[in-house]
Amino acid sequence: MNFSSRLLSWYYRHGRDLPWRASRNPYHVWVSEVILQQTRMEQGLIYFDRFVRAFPDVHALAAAPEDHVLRLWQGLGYYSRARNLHHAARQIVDDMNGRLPETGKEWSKLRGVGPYTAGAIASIAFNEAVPALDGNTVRVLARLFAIEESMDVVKGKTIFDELARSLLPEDRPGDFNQALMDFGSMVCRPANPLCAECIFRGSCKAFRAKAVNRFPVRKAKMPPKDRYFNYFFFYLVHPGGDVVFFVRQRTGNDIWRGMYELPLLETEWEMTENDVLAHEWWASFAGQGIDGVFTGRPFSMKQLLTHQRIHARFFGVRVDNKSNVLLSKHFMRVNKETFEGLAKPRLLERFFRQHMPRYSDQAESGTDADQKTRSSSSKSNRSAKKS
DNA sequence: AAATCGGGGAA
DNA sequence: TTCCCAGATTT
Repeated sequence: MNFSSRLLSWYYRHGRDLPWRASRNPYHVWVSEVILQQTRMEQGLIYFDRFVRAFPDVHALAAAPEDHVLRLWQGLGYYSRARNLHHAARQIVDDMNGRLPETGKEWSKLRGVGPYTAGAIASIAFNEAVPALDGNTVRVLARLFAIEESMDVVKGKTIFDELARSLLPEDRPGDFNQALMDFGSMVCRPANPLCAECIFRGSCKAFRAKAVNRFPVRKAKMPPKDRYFNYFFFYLVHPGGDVVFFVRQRTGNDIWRGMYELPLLETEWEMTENDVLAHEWWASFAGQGIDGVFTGRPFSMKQLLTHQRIHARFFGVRVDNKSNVLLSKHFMRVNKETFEGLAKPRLLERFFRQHMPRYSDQAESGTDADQKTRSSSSKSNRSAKKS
């Protein structure tokens, strides 16, 4: 029995039952593949479900505002995937008469669709005999054939691509590709692979050499960079007790593009209150309805990304009703409910979940503008009003 | 070819 | 902590 037959029989016994596998709906396959880029099945599944419910087809997706798409992507990371997916949907509707491509080559022309995703969609949804090389399949092949080259270099890509093509069956390439992925995920795992019960135990070169953990060969990663984000919670308490504050959408070639956050001062090192008061950035606000009095001490939070360590500090600043300086700097005034509906990075989501009650407390506890630290008594009536 | 883009779960 | 996940795009 050849390789693909053995793999497929394993797949039909042990493969996972996933939402887009039954129908092979090309739109569903597309969305699932993009969501699952660099993302674990368990994490992506819920997002896939919500996404296709909100946008059942390419027309619905194309018609949606980008903010809505990003909001659904919130927490998943690599947000350019959401923007690219949305952009591609508009390409399809505007330039391709709303018809999804049917070949890998055509799919590759769309934003956010690279070699892997094009191969996966073409093989799974259209039975095209092309490889879909992801982290799982590369690991399986690297071990079975003891491939010493890395996928990070052109030579390695060529080797894996040709190897995958040589193993690919003409009749059910989609099942084959998914089988390889499931096998890599469930048996030929990155750590502690189940070699003892592996159906390829007898022919696996890495296993025979007792060197399974040497494969796949990978390039060394870049060490993360430290960044210091000073966020300012400029808030206003209305007579009724409602709190409004100022936010802004991120732009430029940086993390979290298109998502919303608080006014930000990025510095080269961690800032104290006095550092902030002495900073030129602060000078553009002072005396214009902003008195420079912080509400309590700043909160510190850390957010770890693959290539960056974000050291964030949140400074609360209560402002009065006449402060238009913030609006003039293109900050947006929102209340809690409005902000909830905007896409925001996990860091900001955490801040609001953990520390927003502090300012609500202050609003409820009266109009004492001099209050600089939270009194212990305000803690007791916190939950009296909200939710 | 190298750098970037998130966040989470497992070891 | 470190690794790596159904990778793609930009530099």
